[in-house]
Amino acid sequence: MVTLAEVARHAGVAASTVSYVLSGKRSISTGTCERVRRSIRELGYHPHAGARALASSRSDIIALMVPLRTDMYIPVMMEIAVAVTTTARTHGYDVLLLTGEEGPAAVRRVTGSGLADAMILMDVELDDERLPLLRASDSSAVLIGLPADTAGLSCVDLDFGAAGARCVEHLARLGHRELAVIGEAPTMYERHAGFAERTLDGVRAEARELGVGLLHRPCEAGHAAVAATLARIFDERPATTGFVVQNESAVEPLLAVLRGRGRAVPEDVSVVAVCPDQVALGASVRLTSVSVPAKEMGRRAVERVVAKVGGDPSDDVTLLAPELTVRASTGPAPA
Amino acid sequence: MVTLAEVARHAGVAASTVSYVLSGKRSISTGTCERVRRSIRELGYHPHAGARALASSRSDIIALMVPLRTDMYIPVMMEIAVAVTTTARTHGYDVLLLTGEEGPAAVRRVTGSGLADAMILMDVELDDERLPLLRASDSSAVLIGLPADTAGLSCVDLDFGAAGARCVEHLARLGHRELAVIGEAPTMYERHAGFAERTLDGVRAEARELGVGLLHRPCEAGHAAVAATLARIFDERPATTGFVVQNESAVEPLLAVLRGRGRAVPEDVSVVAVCPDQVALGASVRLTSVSVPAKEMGRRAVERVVAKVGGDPSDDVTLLAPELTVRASTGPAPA
DNA sequence: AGAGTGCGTCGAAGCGCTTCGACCGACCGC
DNA sequence: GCGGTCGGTCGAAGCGCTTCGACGCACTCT
Repeated sequence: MVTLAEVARHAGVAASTVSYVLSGKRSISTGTCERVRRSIRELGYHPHAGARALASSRSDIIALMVPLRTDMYIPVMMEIAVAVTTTARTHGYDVLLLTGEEGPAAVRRVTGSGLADAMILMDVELDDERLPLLRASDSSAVLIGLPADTAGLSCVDLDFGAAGARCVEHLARLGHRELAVIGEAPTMYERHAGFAERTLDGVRAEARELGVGLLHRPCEAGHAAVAATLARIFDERPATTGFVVQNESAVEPLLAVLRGRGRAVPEDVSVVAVCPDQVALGASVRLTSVSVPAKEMGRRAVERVVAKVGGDPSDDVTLLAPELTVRASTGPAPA
Repeated sequence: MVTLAEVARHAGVAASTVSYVLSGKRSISTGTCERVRRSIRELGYHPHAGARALASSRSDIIALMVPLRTDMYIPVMMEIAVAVTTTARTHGYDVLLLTGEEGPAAVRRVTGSGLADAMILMDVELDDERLPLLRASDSSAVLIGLPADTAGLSCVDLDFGAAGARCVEHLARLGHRELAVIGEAPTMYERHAGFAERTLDGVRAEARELGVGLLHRPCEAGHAAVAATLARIFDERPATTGFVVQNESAVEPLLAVLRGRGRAVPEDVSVVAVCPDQVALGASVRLTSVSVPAKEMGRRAVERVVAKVGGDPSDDVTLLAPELTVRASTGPAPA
């Protein structure tokens, strides 16, 4: 392994000089700088991460805690994780992957050991048990998601409430008077995953506001579950013509089941979903949707967390405005 | 921050003794051991990761390089990543997440800086540009996937060739004489992603062996692409009654399109896929499938890599045997 | 001309941990 | 009862880096 000292000897300068060339924390003459850089290149020098962390008390690592549940829509998680990783790299950070499994213990371990300079937490529940720890420790953290109490925390998320409202508004404008929400799996609500409830709240408020009927039914993933849910909905409210799909993995089954029941989309019924664009575009009917801006969320989270590590102490909640894109799955309500 | 020295003082022993209690590398009397452990607990001590890495030349971190392309089926990647992370934790390792974006530079950076003790690479291409580096460096690495030349490398993968063969065998046994493969996206083959070609090779060899007709068509994700591909297949070979689906995201669209064309599954045509069980079970027809054992692959990769860090120098290729589960999407060929 | 001011560089002191050799009793066998 | 052995503990020497204070030099200002 090549060390700083070897580079210094090779370049004929002191070790500290090499360090300053690398960090730029003191001015170095262009001549010396050149010489040092050449030595670094020729020797193939890479600073030792541990030594650097020890001396500077910074690891240049951000910990990312992802859920390991399977009842969530995985691609969104993956997309966020990748966005976090690539954005972090552009800021000189690497990303340590943690699963939710360890829970609060992981938070303690990582902050306690100086393994990471900061944390980004995904899949935050309304009353998440990791939050007290984050508030107590002075380590930087950003949540992707929105807990019940955001005091002392920084959060980034899609404004799911507004997203739900936009869906209802869009359908209502098209003349639909009876709407149904194909919801998340029941476990999702039980866990108090904030986004599910917030979407629903937005949907309900807007429906009340606009005076349209609304039925909400939680729904597991899979064709069979969707078929059963849909049957119940049409039993209770035969006049339903507009659907808001909250559970991304229910999208394609829903379209299939509707087709099977002889309901044409968008002629007989309209469907609007809260889902990633990829899902909306890949569906058998190109879906009108509010997209979940996974990349943007990952990027924002990293930028916030980097700012915090850099000394910005502010806590804030960044709610991304939803964007509804009209595609082929929504149309005027049948007469 | 609590340090080793403080723990030592609190427990009334030397710092080295605390270290030995923690590592177990020398025997310590039970009395001392107890006292030290209590001090650790009371003070809330966590060893500083950087200092530990510096002194021991081990970071207890495994780097995991995931692809950041979008033409692959993401859930499998995520599942592997999560399995790697949780398995790594049981061995005392954390996982550093790298995206393929940086390519070989990331390999150099990580091995050069001692950031990680070992690497696990996913999405390995047949002639991957990172391989020479891995062979050259003496750092431990395990590939998930199979490059063209495995000399000097450790690999873990599903035996996709055998998987393809199993699919064909299953269909042929049921009497199907004309089969079609709904393949991966064309870019996948262009990139020489090994698994796509290996599956195909297995399929072709078995079809030849058993004397059944075979047509292979690459296929993008999405309903429209699948519909077009299927149309071409039935044009060329109207007698086709068996489908092997290689591209997981084509599963549901395929079923929908077949339904749309009035072909019942499994009465008229049979469908067998190489996909995760989750997909097979969630589909509108429960699919006969060869499962992609993502968890198992992640677990094996970690175990290999941990063995290598522990000094086991052997290189080997672990090919997991495919398992075909018969479900509701395959049946006897129509008469 | 002498004091003051930067700039560029150096040396040394750690950062918190692991690990090696040494030391000290206690206990063994003969 | 004495050398030998061994379990248990300690002290010190780093690991490779950052960072602080100091130093020397070439300037500028008065």
